[in-house]
Amino acid sequence: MAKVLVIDNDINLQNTINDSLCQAGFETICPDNISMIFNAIAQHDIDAIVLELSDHEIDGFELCEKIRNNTQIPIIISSKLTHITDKIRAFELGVDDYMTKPYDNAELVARLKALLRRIEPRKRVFGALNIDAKRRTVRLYNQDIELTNTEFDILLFLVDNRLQPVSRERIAHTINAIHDDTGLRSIDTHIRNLRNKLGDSAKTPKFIQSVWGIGYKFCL
Amino acid sequence: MAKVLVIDNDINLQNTINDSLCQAGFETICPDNISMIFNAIAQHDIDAIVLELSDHEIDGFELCEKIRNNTQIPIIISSKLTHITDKIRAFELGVDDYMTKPYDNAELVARLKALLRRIEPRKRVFGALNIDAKRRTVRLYNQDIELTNTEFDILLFLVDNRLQPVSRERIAHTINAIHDDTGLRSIDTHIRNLRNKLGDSAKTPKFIQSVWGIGYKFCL
DNA sequence: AGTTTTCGTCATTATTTTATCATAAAGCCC
DNA sequence: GGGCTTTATGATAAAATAATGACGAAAACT
Repeated sequence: MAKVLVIDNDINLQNTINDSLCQAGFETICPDNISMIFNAIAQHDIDAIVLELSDHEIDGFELCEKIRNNTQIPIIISSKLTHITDKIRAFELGVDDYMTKPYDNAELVARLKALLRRIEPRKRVFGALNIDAKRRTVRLYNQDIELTNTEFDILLFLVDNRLQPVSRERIAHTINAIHDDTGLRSIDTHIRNLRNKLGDSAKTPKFIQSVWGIGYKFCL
Repeated sequence: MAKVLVIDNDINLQNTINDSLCQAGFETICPDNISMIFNAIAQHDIDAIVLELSDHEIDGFELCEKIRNNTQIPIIISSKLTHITDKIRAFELGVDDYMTKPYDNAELVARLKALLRRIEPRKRVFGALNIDAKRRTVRLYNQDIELTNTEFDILLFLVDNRLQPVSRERIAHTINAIHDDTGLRSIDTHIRNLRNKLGDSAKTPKFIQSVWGIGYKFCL
């Protein structure tokens, strides 16, 4: 599911928002202080930001502008400022939505979903393993893993047939239209490389299990 | 400017919305009756829909669902129904935004703009790189960069599919309707020229990354 | 028509990825 | 356990792809 960065000065409110989002299936990241925001953005693969626009401490509008200058991540403002000029100002800074406090958290969730369905790519998540088919990226424990093309294709194929053993023939077929029977052993090599990169092992497999006499299966 | 379809039972309200949108530079289309809606959608190239959700006459939710079943055009709901369940229901039907009456028309305009720039942004900003799709200009560190037409098209295409690897075939297709398989290597040359002008390099890419076996991707 | 700019092709080199082979290890069946 | 088959693994060769430099054709501009 999508990762949401929640920024709110009010720790209580931050917690309730956090709870609502988690309950709705979002993964949340709540930086302790403002200075950590850009750290969080750089480290995690944030899908959306819920930003409280408070008029105290550092200026929310300024922060908003700063974020927008560096990234295109969708932003939903949560603010007690109800005046139309504040809203307009925020929208002009590049914000995507603006909610005035108090609001029902269910509405926040609904708006977040509406926003994300406009842009979110398809993702496959298995615990610490995170596969983005569109971007062709793989993350394990929040760290990018570089796969070659065929490695990625094989992994995706295994994942999409998870728990089912797939033969080398079928694997070969998905990665390379026509293929002689000879050379199926190269699949072994790809699996080996995949396992290495995923920190997996043949003996005690976490992700890819050998199925004797058949091929391999994704076991998560 | 964008074309907006305005649907409101209240003829007076429809007119004021209409005026506000026109004043903001939008082109509006106001069908006389509900039955004309799908005609209008089919005929014009609608960019967004402002839909009044009234509980009289034909059911607004149903209409909303019907529209969504036929198109992905952004929808902003304008409704006097303030209850959270109504909002949630609308969002679940695929609506993009929901405004409760009464509201300031300026806010409607702002939200409409925010929605449209999310779908089809005119300006793309990635740190020091600044692309204006309409004016076809590129600025890097506040300095204009002269790109050829195809260079610009390729850059824009990469940017609009940012983080996703795009094949040479697809790149060739966007810049040059029909193209044989032969000659895909010319894409390499354009990428090289682009990189040169952007101060980028193949080995340590800041903007355009080679994706082995596929093509290229914009990596920001 | 002449000049400049842009575009596509080719050949070469460098790099990455994929396949093969030999051998060791593990699994299955009797 | 013994014989057989299948995998795992390491090393290495082969193949595929990308980067780069140079050049000529095509188009745009003057």
